[in-house]
Amino acid sequence: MVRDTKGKIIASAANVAVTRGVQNMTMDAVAEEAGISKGAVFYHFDSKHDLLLSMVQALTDVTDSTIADVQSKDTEPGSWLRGFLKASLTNTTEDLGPVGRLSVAFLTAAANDTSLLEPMNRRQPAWREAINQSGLDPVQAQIIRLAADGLWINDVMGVPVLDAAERTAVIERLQAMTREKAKPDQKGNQA
Amino acid sequence: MVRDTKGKIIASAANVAVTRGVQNMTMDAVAEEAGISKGAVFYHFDSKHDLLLSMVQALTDVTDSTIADVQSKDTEPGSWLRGFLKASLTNTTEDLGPVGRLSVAFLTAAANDTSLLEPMNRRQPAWREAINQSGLDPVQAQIIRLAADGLWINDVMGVPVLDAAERTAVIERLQAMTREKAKPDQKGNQA
DNA sequence: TTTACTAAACTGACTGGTCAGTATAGTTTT
DNA sequence: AAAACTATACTGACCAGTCAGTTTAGTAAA
Repeated sequence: MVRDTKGKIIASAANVAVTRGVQNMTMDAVAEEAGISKGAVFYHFDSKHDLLLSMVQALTDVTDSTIADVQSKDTEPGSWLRGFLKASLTNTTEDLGPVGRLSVAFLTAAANDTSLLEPMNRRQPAWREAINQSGLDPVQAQIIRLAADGLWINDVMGVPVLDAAERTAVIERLQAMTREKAKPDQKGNQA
Repeated sequence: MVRDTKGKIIASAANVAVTRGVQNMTMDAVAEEAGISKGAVFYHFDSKHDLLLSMVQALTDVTDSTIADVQSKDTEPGSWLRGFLKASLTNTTEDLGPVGRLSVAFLTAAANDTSLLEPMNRRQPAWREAINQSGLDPVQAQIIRLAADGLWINDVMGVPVLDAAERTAVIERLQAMTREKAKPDQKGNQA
């Protein structure tokens, strides 16, 4: 691939989804945004379904590589979760970064057809494993991950769940929680 | 309203979204599902946009009334969050209940047009207030809510984040967390 | 007489997908 | 070195199908 047109199309599609709204993410709009013809888009992707699938794949790839990046410099317990937090929260509500743009595409995919989430679903067993092996109490670790998901989805949808101060406090607390070692028995319900 | 046709249409629309897929939630399909004519659907709703808006409104109404129901029998600190947890988690992954169906519609709305989330966005300040006044440490309270959101969205999308045992453990832990009073200083980062 | 519909035909705009043909760069043949 | 050929990348016009929304004419009940 001399000129990475495929990558450009994916980025353009994500961009259209954010700027013009997901309902306007037509193949024509994607082509226009990428500065190529519609035919060229179909040259690279068999169908819109195929494009959407690639976008979801791109999101999981970005997430995985962010985590790997963090873990290459942080081998303490909980590093996987710190990577996951970083990947989920790189986007502020306005002015979404590349990950945020892809996230919107992810939502699109989910809404249009759940089967498009295959690339994401395929990563779940590995992620669950990573979370359970993170060195933290597994239940607490899952909760951290779910809270990150919750914050992320609300961001992507533009639902104002938290104000700026609350947001900062929540993120700091989640980060602090990734540094709490497993406590053998806190409330009497440890298996 | 002698025969609650409006309600029936909303329920039917949610049903179509779940059973036939969101992309097939056409006005014709909704009418057919409700067992009425397309004209009747347009008699009650000015447009599809209007119907979607009503579906999101219905979801927030169901959530609010579930919370109110729980709080009428539970006045301990954290009762709001226990109500919210109940509202979010009434649905198992398969076999969605009414709330789960509406949730899918919510996703649809979000994906098609963020402005459709207005009814949901309007409730956020009140929910934030309720969380902050819940009697728990506010940051922890927000995290519980976000984790519930995270579990909910993954359920709705059908992403297998947790296996059955993990799921049970996480829900129990979240419920336990709603009973933990605010600890003045646990880790040294309380304002 | 107003409210709440049914039934069915129709329109107008949009959108995913197709396809014949063109451009470019590199490779083999003569 | 020129000619012939190949693979890849892309253009741009076109189309068949879909769907929200409209219209019309009529029915049933309170």
